[in-house]
Amino acid sequence: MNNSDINCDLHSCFLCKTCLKEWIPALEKHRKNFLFKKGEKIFSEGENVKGIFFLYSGKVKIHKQWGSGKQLILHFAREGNIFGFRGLGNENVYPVSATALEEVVVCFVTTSFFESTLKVNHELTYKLMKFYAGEMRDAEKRMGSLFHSEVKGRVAESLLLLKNQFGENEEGFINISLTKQDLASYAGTTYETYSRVISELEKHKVIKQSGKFIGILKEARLQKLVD
Amino acid sequence: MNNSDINCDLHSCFLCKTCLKEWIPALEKHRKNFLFKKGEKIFSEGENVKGIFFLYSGKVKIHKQWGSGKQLILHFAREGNIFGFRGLGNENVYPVSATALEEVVVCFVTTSFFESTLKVNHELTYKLMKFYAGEMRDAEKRMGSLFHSEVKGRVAESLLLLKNQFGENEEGFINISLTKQDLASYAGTTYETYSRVISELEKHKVIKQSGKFIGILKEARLQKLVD
DNA sequence: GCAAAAGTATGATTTAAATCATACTTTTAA
DNA sequence: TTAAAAGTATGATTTAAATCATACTTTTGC
Repeated sequence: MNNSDINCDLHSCFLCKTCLKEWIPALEKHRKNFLFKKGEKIFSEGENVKGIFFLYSGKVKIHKQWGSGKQLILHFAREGNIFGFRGLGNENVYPVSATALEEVVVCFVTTSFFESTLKVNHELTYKLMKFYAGEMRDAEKRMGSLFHSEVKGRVAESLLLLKNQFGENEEGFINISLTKQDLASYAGTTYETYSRVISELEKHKVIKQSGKFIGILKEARLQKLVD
Repeated sequence: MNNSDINCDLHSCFLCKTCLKEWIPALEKHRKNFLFKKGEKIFSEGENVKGIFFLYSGKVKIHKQWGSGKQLILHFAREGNIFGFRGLGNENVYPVSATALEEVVVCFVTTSFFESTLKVNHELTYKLMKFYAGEMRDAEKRMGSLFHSEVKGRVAESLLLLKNQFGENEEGFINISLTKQDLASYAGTTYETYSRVISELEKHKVIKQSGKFIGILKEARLQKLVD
């Protein structure tokens, strides 16, 4: 991992925001900042868990992959988000991979330091537990869609999720630039099928596209497709 | 909910085992025991969260359902297991349903009492956080199977999971009796398809069936189908 | 104890979406 | 800057599994 020249400001991520003020100097001492280039793997499925990451800048995808090219994107992380937290618990290998979608700066603490942090920061442990509860809910909701919805509905759902997580700019485009391949993996389908669905949606003016950016024109129509 | 004549012994579930000894009298005062008959709903998707459940005896399925008959079983709970924990977090409705598979006795505490319990039992909060981490891992693993594996592999996986959770008796049958419908819902398929796959597996002596019980004859073969 | 309901097996048919195929465009890095 | 690689659109074909259909068996509750 490449060290980053930029160091995190110690008050913008989940960890810094939630832990005791008195613990910040300990964080300052133990946290390391790393830089990853676009497309670089931050960690991979099956790899030994080294620690927990917090995203200081940029965007990251959390995904599972199979064989040649098939992947399922579970999540995206943006500034301030914790990731690598699936590596906590009892197994000591990551169940997922994390890949930088653009140049990113991450803040990293080892598992053992994070465990110490939890021991003295009960509020953090509590918040983390609540956080997991929410993540589980989301994961199982998506599991439901994957099982029960058809592709059109899943594509619609994925667009709404993206808008929700990244917001949109003045022109009404969602603030994230993804390849169709990644968008397809997020919706749980192939890029061919995704491509067909998205051009259908564009034709009916439900969404608009400009370069790699997507804007939602008729949110209610998308929402209807989800149900 | 029907009160149960049987009261839990205060030392067999996740909660009683993990909390401070000093807290047990509080539990004794606040926990309520309820009885549910086979097929009865303990809670349903969309219902307001009342509290957390611990299974004292019997078996329960945790599932999502759609419209008429389609359902996906996410989990089973057995004696000692916590359930309803997906209702913690910030939303206040259950994202899943829980149904008794046989006559069950449950131990129930309200959300507010459980929150108080967490406040004073840091070890419990920590263990619960770890527990969630494991559950998330499992959920996302199953999500992967649902997306990537074909039915045969998912059926194989579900049988291995059941053996793992419920163990097998002297004759080599898994200690749980489920309808084919439920087994299919656990594997994420229809009962027709499940029925075809399972009779194929029986024909090739990979599994054996006796009434509603299933035994695994060639575990390695099943494992191979999973990968 | 028996009728109705629920569950099961198996075959035939349909269908949504994956895969295969091709031509084209954009991005990347030497 | 330019060739190779990666990404994209669209059409044709295949396929796994859902759905439909029917006959049969087991379970349930009056």
